Amino acid sequence: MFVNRVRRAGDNHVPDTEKPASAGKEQPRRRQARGERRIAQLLQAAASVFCTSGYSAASTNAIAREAGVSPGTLYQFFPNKEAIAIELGDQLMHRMRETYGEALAPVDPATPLEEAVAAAVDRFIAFNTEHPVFFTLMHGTDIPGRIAEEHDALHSTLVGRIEGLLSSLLPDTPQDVVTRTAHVCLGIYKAGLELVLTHEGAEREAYVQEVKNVLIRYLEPLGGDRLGRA
Amino acid sequence: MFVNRVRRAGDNHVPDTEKPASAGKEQPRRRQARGERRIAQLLQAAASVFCTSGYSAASTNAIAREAGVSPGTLYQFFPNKEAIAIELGDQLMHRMRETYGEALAPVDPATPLEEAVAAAVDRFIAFNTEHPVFFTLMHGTDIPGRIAEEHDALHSTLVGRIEGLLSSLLPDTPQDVVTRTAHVCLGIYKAGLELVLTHEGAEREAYVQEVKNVLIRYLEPLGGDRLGRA
DNA sequence: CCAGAATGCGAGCGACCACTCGTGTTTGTC
DNA sequence: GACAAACACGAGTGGTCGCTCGCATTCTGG
Repeated sequence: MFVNRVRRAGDNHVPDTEKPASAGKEQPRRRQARGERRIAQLLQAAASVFCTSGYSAASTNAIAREAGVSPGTLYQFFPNKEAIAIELGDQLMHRMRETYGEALAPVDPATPLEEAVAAAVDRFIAFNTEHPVFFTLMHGTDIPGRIAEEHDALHSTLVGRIEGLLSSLLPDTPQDVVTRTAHVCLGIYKAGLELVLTHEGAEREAYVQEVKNVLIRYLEPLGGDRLGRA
Repeated sequence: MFVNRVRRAGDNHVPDTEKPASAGKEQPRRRQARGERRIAQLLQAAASVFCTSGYSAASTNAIAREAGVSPGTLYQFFPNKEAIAIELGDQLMHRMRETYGEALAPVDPATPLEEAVAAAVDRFIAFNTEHPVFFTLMHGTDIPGRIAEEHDALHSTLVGRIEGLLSSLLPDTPQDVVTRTAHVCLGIYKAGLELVLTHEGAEREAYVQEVKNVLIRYLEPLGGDRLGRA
């Protein structure tokens, strides 16, 4: 016989205005302000522990301890360990969408290649340095299937955006070449991100510049003279 | 009270001519042909299981089952799970040294950049497609410390080799720039390797070519006209 | 102020897994 | 053939970790 507990962890935002309609299952569970605070605490603690240990090596007890609560309290708000990573991933994905929306959306063919690349790289790297967990969750080989799906979805979205950007810069190019080029660009960025994150200060800045150089030099010869060479 | 078992797993090659000298601890344990065969079997099984599950998710029982032996038999030849990965890593490292010795050693400044890059990339990619475990062991975030050390050692060695190659091509370049460039090159290669391994056939070949393109276009502008432009 | 819900606790349960041990079988040696 | 050593087995052990349960405490609506 199962308990009817928890089951509602991904509910921050939409805090009020419960929907009492629909089929009679999964009844609300009103959340108090204290609970919302606990959830934020737990997610922050989880982020910290995931960063240092990786997902599967991180124990739920360690997360609870880091958050200063008991294991039981953790499971008051999350049905299982995976749900913590899911919620963390969802929140990051949400903020990510805000960021890369600005970073890649404006496919203005007037802007020169160097500026476009520099702006996109800067934004993405800023996001990853602000949220180190993101890198851990997206690059861990031991992550639960659901997060891997989110990663794949993000990856596909990014490739799609880059494809759009590329095909507006290189109009007469076969689709498969555009797709491949987009994948290569994203791969270059990921490799560069790793290098950037393992360095500090001036050295880090130098690597950021190198990533931009690699991308620009890779893309420049493709467009003939259509890519504004400033 | 400890058992005096096993403790000798990394001993293939040097099969005969035991050294009965030295301090009286760790007595030999002569290995029969059957045992050598089992070790090979187990390593192959471990490679297979590591590839599909990753290191920490792979259970020793699963490895034994894959090899068609009992868990006890596995521990007849390896003191623990980590030792299996170590031995596997050592063997791969050995073959790797043979490969990259040929791939990066000849720092002949006469060969044009494109050829040097193409040769190195081809060899390394061939090695990784022949030994998929290598990629798993070197990129897993959940690997034991000892393998991580081996990975770091290999990484440093490779960076050193690339530095040598670069500074012979770009003589009047500050050392820190050379080092950074070498790291970037290796990063590009690794990212490319991942792309290559996730594709098959003609698509794979196309990605191989792209990796070469990225490296060449990245390095070409650095050397002024010293880099032979064919 | 007082039910009832939400929150909080922490010992403990069950499952899994690396690893062991007692015992039986094969192989090499004299 | 006899003895020892290497090999093989697989049920079992200890420890870890995700997760639970009964109960105490705090909040909220009426």
